[in-house]
Amino acid sequence: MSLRLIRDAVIDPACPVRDVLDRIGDRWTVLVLNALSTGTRRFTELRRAIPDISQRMLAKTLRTLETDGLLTRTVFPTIPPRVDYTLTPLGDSLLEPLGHLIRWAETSRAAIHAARARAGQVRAARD
Amino acid sequence: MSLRLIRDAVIDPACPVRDVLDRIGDRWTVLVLNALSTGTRRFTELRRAIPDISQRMLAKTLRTLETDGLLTRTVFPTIPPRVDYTLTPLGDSLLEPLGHLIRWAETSRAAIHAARARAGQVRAARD
DNA sequence: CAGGATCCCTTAGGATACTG
DNA sequence: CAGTATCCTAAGGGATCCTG
Repeated sequence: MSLRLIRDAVIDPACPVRDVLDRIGDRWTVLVLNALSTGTRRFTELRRAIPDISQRMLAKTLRTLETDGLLTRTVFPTIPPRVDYTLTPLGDSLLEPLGHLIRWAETSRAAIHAARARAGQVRAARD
Repeated sequence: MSLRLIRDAVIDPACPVRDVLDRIGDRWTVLVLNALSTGTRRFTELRRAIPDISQRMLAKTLRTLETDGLLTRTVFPTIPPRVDYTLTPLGDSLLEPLGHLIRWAETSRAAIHAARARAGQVRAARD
């Protein structure tokens, strides 16, 4: 038993944690944070780094991250325009706990897939 | 800069991490895991522990967690029926990295809300 | 008690086209 | 280049009713 690490945090009626976790729970935020983990990137660089993101979702995700203060957006008034995205210290500080979670996912992947396969077997045998 | 903790993991085309993170990224999984962090619980106990979850979503979330091998479901063939849910060692092992993330959310909450308020100010001033 | 089945609405998100 | 606007579909998820 893991010492109820998260107990009181989540049950709270106002749920101070959920509005934060809801953000990183979407499909792209983690990937964008990751792509920015090595430093400043431009819009198109991010699109190349995350091949299957649509330009719409990339733009939306970046706006949200900017609004939440996790990255800064720097516009250069040149032609053609150029926009740089950089993690703030706050955004950067998220990479560490996120790394814990991702490493768990990597090491647990095999076990999870095995469990899914077992569940599939059971279902197949029953039907 | 946080040492590119998550880099290679996420960019992978087959994205071994996303199918795992997609699960915990939903609205209820984290809350259910938390409610089970202190030990075995029954269906109704979980509903009480997470007041605003619908029975449908609780059932669905529990099924998914069972399929993924994060918890076990034990049915007692009594009348009325009774079903116990317990985290597996795998499920329990998720509580630790999750705790890191939740503590980050708690400590960062003020900064994020301040950033959102600032963004709101900017928008209000512009319009 | 512990759900399954059904209905319905809202949101996430892709595709495409257009612009400063 | 870096987006915004529009349209559209699929999935998430609530409410309600039914049952072994």
